[in-house]
Amino acid sequence: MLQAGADIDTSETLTERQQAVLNAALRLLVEEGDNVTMTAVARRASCSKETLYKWFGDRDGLLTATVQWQASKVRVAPVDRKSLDLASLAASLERFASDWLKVISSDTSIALNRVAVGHAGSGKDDLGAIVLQNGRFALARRLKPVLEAGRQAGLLDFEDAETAFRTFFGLVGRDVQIRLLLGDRVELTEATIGGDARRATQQFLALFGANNRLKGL
Amino acid sequence: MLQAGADIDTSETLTERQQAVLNAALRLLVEEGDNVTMTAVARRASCSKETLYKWFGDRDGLLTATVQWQASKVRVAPVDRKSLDLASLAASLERFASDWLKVISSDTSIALNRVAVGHAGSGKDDLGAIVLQNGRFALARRLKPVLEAGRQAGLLDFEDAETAFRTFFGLVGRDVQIRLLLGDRVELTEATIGGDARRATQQFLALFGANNRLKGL
DNA sequence: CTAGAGGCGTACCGTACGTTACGGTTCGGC
DNA sequence: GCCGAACCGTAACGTACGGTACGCCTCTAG
Repeated sequence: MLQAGADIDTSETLTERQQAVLNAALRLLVEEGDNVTMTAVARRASCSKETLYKWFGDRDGLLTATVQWQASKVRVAPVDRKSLDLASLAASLERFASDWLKVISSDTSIALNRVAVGHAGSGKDDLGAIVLQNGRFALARRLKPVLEAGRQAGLLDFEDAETAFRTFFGLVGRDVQIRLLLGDRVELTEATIGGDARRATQQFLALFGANNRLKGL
Repeated sequence: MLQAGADIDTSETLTERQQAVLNAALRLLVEEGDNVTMTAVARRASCSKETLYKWFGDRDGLLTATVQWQASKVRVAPVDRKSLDLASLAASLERFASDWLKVISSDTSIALNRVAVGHAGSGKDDLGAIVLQNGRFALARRLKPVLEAGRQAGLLDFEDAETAFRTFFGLVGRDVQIRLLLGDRVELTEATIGGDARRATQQFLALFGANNRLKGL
């Protein structure tokens, strides 16, 4: 399993200038992929390489800080306290699905996941763990309470919240993320995302909604 | 969309020795990730670098050949002609799910997807397209006839085979592939794979089986 | 038996890039 | 106005690695 605490909030310890540098590094990462050079970051951020090394140690440190910096920015608003009826539950789920699809199809997410996947092979840093914590696991942490509330209210029926979440995750994401990461051009307009979110939600409710005959899966 | 014909069969044009070299490169790729060096491949394969360059052009050529070589090996047996009852349809789907989970959780698949994802950013080669063609799209090509047959036999009900396939894909894969690619240790024993395959199949049948009330999704 | 092709091992070259060092500049505190 | 710290820009260093050249061996054809 992954190290806990990989998603500590770093926005406090970073000065304004450092955040600007990390934003520059992030933009460069999106444009160039993992072959960003320290020189390029320094030039883009209008800072010296010496400063980069003083602040972030080495290249891996800079990359890690950049990923954590972006991760700290996508901290999404917790779901509104549940009003416990089917319509609002469906709306919540749909919202989660839509937000999630928007995130994974964004340029920055794709770029970050690409470098994290690339680094996951040779375990020098923990970019994979960081991305996972702030992506898939953060989503689970935010969604599970909603699922549990739905169960409490008798709207959902499942054994294990984790399993239910993973099914929802699969219904929403399907092949989108891997195709995007592998460079396939998936057309994801606002409209298709909305449609996919609704479809995934309805399918999930069909599988896990209370009072239907689909039990024991 | 992706280039067609990215999955041409290369096993004819390769000599025994070349295949051995590619196998060595593949093993090294699994062990070391994308930072395999030409020297390392040459040493592992007991051949000279000059030979590598003569045969494969450059490093990208070697990588591409390696990925295609592995891809050509996983060409799976086409499904047996469908005997058109629900049990055999379910068995087929379960088999597909199980095979697919075994593939994506294998060391070689993870390694290959990692380098392909890494290379997808800076579009020098088409590793992403190759992996996609021999992975996700090959699966679709093999599974869709089964789905269509199920529909013909009145066992399945869906509008679009592509959409149905993608849902099945999501139900089977869920978060497994991205977690593995990002370095998470997902425990995937023979038993859990079997269970997941059965669960995914039942869920899919619940959503797309004929004669149930879940229409219009 | 010889010639030549194919291939192994290794040394070598050029370059890109991570990392370090250094001189010049800005700026807050005295 | 002066000092030191922080920082910018750039030059320099070391290394790793892609790519090439070359000497030697082996094996097959004639």
